[in-house]
Amino acid sequence: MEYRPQEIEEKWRSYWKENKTYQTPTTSDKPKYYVLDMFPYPSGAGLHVGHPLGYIASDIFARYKRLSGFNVLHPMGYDAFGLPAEQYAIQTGVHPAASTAENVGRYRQQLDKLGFSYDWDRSVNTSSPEYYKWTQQIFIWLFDHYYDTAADKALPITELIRQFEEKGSAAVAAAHSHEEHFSAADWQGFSAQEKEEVLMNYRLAYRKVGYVNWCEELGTVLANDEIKDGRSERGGFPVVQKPMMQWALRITAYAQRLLDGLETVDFSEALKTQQRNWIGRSEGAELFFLTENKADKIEVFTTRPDTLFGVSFMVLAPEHELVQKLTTAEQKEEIEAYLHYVEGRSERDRMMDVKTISGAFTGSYAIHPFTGKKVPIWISEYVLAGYGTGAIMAVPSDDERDQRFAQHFGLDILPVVDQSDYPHAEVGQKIGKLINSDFLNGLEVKAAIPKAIEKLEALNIGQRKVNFRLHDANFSRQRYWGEPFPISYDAEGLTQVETALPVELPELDNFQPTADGHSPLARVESWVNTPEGRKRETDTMPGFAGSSWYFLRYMDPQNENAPFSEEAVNYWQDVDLYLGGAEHAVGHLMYSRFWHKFLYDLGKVPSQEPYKKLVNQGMIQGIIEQIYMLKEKNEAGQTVFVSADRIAEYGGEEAFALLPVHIDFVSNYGQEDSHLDQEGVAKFLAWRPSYANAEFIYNEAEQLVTDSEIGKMSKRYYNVVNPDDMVALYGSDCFRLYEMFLGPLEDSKPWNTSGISGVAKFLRRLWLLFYSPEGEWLVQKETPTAKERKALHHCIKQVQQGLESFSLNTCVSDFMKLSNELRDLNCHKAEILEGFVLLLAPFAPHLAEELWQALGHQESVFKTGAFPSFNPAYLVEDSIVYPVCVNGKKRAAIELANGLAQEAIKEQALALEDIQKWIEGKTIRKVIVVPKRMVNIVV
RNA sequence: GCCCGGAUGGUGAAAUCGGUAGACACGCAGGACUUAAAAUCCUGUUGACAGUAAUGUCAGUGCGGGUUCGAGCCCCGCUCCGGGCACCA
Repeated sequence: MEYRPQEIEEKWRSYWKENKTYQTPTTSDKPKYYVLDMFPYPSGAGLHVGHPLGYIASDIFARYKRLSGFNVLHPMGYDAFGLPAEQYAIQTGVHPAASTAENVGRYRQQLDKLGFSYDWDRSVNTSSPEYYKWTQQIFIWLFDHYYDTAADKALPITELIRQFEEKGSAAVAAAHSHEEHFSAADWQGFSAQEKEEVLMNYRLAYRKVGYVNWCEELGTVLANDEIKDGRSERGGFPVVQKPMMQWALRITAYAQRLLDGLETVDFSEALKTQQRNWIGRSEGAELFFLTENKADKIEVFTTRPDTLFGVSFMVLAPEHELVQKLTTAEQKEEIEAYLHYVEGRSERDRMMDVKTISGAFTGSYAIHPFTGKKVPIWISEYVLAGYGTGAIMAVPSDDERDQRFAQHFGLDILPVVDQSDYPHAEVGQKIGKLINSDFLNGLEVKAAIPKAIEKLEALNIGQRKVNFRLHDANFSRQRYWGEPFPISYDAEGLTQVETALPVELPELDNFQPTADGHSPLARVESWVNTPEGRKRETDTMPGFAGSSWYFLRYMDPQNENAPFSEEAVNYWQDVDLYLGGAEHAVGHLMYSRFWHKFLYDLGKVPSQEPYKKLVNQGMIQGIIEQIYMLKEKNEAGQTVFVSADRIAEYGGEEAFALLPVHIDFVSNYGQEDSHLDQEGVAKFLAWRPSYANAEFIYNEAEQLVTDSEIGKMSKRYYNVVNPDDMVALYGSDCFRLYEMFLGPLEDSKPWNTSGISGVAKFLRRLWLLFYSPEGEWLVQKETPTAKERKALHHCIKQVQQGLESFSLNTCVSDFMKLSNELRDLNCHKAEILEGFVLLLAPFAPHLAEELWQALGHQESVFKTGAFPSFNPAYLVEDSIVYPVCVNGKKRAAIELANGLAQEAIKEQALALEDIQKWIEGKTIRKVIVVPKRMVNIVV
C-alpha cells in the first residue's frame, strides 16, 4: 500500500462531514477555548496562498487544544460588505450580492480542501440581513447612549436628558465634541431641533460635518486608497476635500480605557506600541488667547505650557471655524487662495510633506496672556483640524516645525529654553533651563510645566488637559454595499430611529453614486421615503461595522431575538486566541475593542477586552513584475516598451510608467535577470491584444528585462498564487506542513514552492515506518528501547514548546528529525508510532486519522486521541561533557554527572593544577557555569 | 514625513535565557542502483589558509562604533527592505 494523499484526504473529509466531528456544543463539562481567525473579505481573485497561512496555524492550535481536552470554538465566516464588490458592480452591472455570494461559494470550496476543523454551522456573513440586523441594533444602542465621564461608562441618553432638565449643562460630566453652557430653563426653552443638536454633541453615534475626498470629474467620493498624489487613481483627476454631513462614532470617549486595556491583554509589544501611538495620549494644558479686539477666544492645546513666553505667532488649521471671521479685508485674497490650495491636499499629503512650508497671514492679532504683546494669527496646513483644538501657539525657538515656519516667513524667534547644559539635546526635547520667561526663569523644564499650568489656572485662562491623537471614527460611506443606517429624518429634519429591523438594502441596478456625491441609495425613492413620510439616511456603514462584533455572533449565530444570548456569551466569554494580519493593528482591532467595551458598559458581555491573546501572521508576498512603458507614444503613434536595462537611453525612470504583467509570462521572475523572452512577449500580447502594434525595445539578448519587486499578492499585480494547484498535486496535509515550514509565522515572506518536495518526502518516509514499500504492515507491539523513547520524547518536548510559542516551522523540522531518527533506528514500535501520530495530528489531520485507524482505533483521533505528554525521565543523561574555558576560550573538556557542574566547581573537583597552567599565574576572578553548556573561568 | 517590524550560507531558515552560529530542508556537486531516464538511497556543501588524511587555525550573522570573560541576540549611529498612517479589507 502506497501513500496516496488525495484518496486519504477525500475519505476523511467526508467522514468529518458525516460525523459532524467538529460540531461545537455551546455547553460542555470541558473547559472552553476560543480560537478565532480574522475572517476574510471574499474577493473576486479567490483565496490565495497567503490566506491559509494564518488559518492553518490557528487550525493547528485549535486541534491541539481539542486533543488537550478543551471544548474548542473555531468558526469561520465572511466580511462580505466592501468596496471591491461595489466597484465590480459599477463596471459590470453584476449585483454585489450576486458576486459576493459567488465569491463566498468559491472561498468555501477552497477552504474545504485544506482540512480545517471549522464548525460551519456557526458561520456568519456580515452582508446577510439576519446578521446586519444586529449591527444596526448596536448602532442604535450607540446612538441612544452618551459617555458619562464621572461614572466612566456609557449611560442611556435619557439619563443625560434628565440631568439637562434638572440642572442644565453645568452638572453634566460627559464626553462631547464642543463646549456648550445652558441652564435647565434654557433647555426647557430649546426647540426640538436645538435639543437634537445639543444631544448630538454627546451621543456615542452622532452626526456632524465631515470631509470626504471628492472627485468632480468622476462625480464620486473616493477612498484614500483610490487616490495617488492628490489625483484619482482612475483617470488622474483632481480630488478635493468636500464637507458633508456624516455619522461618526465617539471612540475618543474610550481613549483612556482603550489605552489601559492594553495592559491586560497578551498582544505583542510592537502591536501594543502601535495602538498606543495611534491613541496618542499627551499631557499638557489647554488655554485660550483673546483676539486683539477681545471678541473671540482661540483655544489651543500645548504639551509645553512652560514655553509660553516664546510664543511669537499663532497658527490655525485652514478649516478652523474662526478663519473667515479673523481674515481682514486686505488679507482676504491671500487667505482665499491658500484655502483653495489646501482643498486639494489630503490629510496624508499634509502630514507627509514637511519640506513644503506654506501658510497665510489672516491679518488679525491675538493678545499674549502673560505679556500682553500682539501675536499675529496665521493659517497653515501643518496644523490639523482634527487634532487638539485645531489651533496652536507657535514657539519657534523650541519646536522644529514652528521654527521652520518662522524662518520661512520671517517671524520672530524668542529663545526661552537654555539647553547649553545638555550638549546633545535636540530642539523640542523637554530638558533645559527657562530663560526670558519672567516667573519661570531658572526653572528646569520639568518643574516649569506645572508652574505654568498653575498660573494659567489662577488667571482662569487655561487648565491641565490630557489630549489624544485618536479622533472620532467617521462612520458614513456614500456607498451602496454596506449596512443601511436604521435612521430617517422627519419633515422638520429631526433624526428618527427606525426600530423595525433589519432596514434592508433595496434592490438596485445602477450602482453609480448620485451626481452630488450621495450613495446610489438616494436614487431609490420608494426606499428613501418611508410610509410614515420620513426620508431615510442614504449613507451606509463602513467596513469595520460588521467586523467589530462578529466574534460574538459566532457564539450564538442563529439567534433571532438578540445578537447573542446571555447563556452563550457567559460560556464562551471572549476570544482566547486571535490570529490575523498585523495590517489590522490600528483599524479593526481598535474599533472592535471599542465596541466591546461599549457592550460591556451595557452589561451585554462579561469581559472588558474581546481578545485575550493576539498573534499576527506575516504576509505571504508575491513577486510583482512590471514592464517599462514610455509615457509618450512614438512618432508612429505606437506604445513603446523598453527593456529595463536600456531605459537610460530613453530618458530614465521619469519618462516611463510601469505596467504590471502576469508573472506567468516572465522568465526567472523574482530574480535579478527577470525578463520577457519572445514567448513571454507573445503571451503578453495574447493577454493584452490592445498592445498588438506596440514597439518593443529589447536588450542584446533579445529580452525585455522587467522590473521585479516583492509586494502584496493582489489581483491588480496579476501575481496571485492559488493554493488549489498545490493541494491537487501534493495533498492538503503536505500543503499545510509546507506553509508552516516556510518560516516564522509572524514574518512576511515571498511565496516560493521550491521546498515543498522536502515535506512530501517526509510524509512518504513517515508512511514507510508503518507500511513496507510492498504494502506490508510493519508495526510491532514490542516495548521500545531507551533510544527510541528518547527520540520520541525529545520531539514531544520540542513540538509542545513550538506550539505554545507559535514557532510552528520548527515543529515541522522536529517531525522530520524524528522521522529520520526512527528510520535510522529501524523502529516500527506501536508505542512510538502512536505518539508520533498524535503529535502530528494537528498539523496533518488526514494522514493522522488514516494511521490512527490503521493502529486499531475505531473513531476519529480528534474524539479518542489525546496529545502525548512529555516524560522528562526519558531524556535524562548520566553525564554531560563540559568544555572548560578561560575567558571564553576553550581549553579542555571534562565529563561531569548531569546537574553536578555547580558542585564540581564549589568542591574544586576540577584539576586546579591544569587550570593554573592555562591562566599563567593570573588570579581567578569568577567562575561561570552555563548550565548544560560550559564552565568558564574568568581571569 | 511619522509609527511598527525585519536583515544570518547559493535559497527558506534554526539558535525564544547573552554561552559550541548555520539544526531541519531546498538547491548544487559527487557516488550507488539502472541499458537509460525518473524515482530512491549514500556522501559532501559558510569562507580562507595549512595538512595525504583525521583534523587544525583564522575570519564570519546588512554597515560603523560600544558594553561584556563572551554579542546574531543588549546599547548608540547608519543603510536597505516590508507593514500601517484613520474611506482597501
